[in-house]
Amino acid sequence: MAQQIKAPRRVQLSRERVLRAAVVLADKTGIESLSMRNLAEELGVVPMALYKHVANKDELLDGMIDVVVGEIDPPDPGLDWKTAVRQRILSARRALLRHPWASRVIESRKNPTPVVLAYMDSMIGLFRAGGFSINLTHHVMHTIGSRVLGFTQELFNDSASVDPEVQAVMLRELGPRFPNVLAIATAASHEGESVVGPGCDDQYEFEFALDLLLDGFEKLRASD
Amino acid sequence: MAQQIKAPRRVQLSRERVLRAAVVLADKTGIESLSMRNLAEELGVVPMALYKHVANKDELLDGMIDVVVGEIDPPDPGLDWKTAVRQRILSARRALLRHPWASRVIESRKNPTPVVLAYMDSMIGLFRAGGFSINLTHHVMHTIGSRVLGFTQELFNDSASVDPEVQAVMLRELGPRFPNVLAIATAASHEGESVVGPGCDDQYEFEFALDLLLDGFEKLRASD
DNA sequence: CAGTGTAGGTGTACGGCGTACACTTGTCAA
DNA sequence: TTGACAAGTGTACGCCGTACACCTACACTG
Repeated sequence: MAQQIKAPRRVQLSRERVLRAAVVLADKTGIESLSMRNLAEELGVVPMALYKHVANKDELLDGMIDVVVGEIDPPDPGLDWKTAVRQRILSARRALLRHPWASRVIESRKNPTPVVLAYMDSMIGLFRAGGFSINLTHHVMHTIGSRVLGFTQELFNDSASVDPEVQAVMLRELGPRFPNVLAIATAASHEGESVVGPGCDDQYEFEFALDLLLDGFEKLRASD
Repeated sequence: MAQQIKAPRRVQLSRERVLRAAVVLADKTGIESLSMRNLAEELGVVPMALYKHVANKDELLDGMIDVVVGEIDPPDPGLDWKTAVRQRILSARRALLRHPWASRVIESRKNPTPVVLAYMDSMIGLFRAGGFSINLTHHVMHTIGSRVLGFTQELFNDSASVDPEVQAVMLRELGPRFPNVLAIATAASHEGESVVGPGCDDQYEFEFALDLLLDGFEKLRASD
């Protein structure tokens, strides 16, 4: 006989549904007033039911970020690097404007989710394909900083403070999936050539970006 | 007889002391775990005692921001605009690095405190003194965005959504103290000439900054 | 078809949070 | 001496995240 596909009691809860509801609720009432209890009520379910689908609130927030980042359009393959980057960033901006809580939440996370990493990876890829060297790409990613998403520096935040063994594992595991991120991470160190090195020199990156801006300003002023 | 100056029970609490202790505690244990109860304990006092010195936790956070912004060095009057801006921003960066929670907190506030406004005002003043037009200064402030402090756009956030009467009062009251902010706020509108106008065109500002960066990148690539 | 393992939803409870509100206490002016 | 006022206290309330034990309905096995 035809296998009876489940006709669930109401609507099945699922990680998917929980995350989407959370995003909608945060859009509507603000991230500060998003609580597990609120969200559960919105879904017609008891608070603890959510914990069958997300480990805890932090993981819920990570999942919400992934939903938002997932709304960013993929790069259009036919374009030159400049228009491709431009389109992508403007698309990211639109996503972040639709979900005003998102950039703050992204910044507050201490580790980027794989989805975010994938986004960074593809963004790096656009520059590389446009003929940017690894090092210049690295600087440029720092410079573009908060425009590329909510967050700024510290993709590998303070690599010195992270267990190097964990780091090694991360690299081994992530390397194949995010080759561009890996390339930058391993080439980043401005001295020495250790795996992630001493991390990149944030002060250098900051000043690089700052001076780029100041020089740009100066030229604008001259022609104003 | 000599007037006996108070020999307080322990050490008098004061807004000053509360704020400083809060900053130290946030530096030590992170902003997430800073609670009124923690802070009170740190000060050897019962939680409710704090409320004689700050209205609520939000005001506490505002006060903490002011402490941090107060650590930014004042501009050196002898300098040309470029070095002056550069020094000031690097000083701001040092302050924010000392208090890693600060930029996130600043971003989360919905209204800038007077101290923050004063900082912005003086930063704007540096550009104006360097010969930048009002409009260019405005663009440039947006561009420099998150580098100037943690926060980005929306100094006057979404002026459309704010009671215009409140806005008018704000302007009248703030104008004398922050003339540069006022100048930008009133000149900002890209169309029309209402008081704050429809706010500035954030999309325009975003693209202005983005294109400045992209053009800069292109030149760098050519000479790499 | 009985039996059972399991995934998904429930209910209760705990400790922590911000803070309202009524109170005591310490200080000083009149 | 009094009594006003600012500073600190104590209690209590309604939120929060979530640990843990429980139930229940279904899928699968024998």
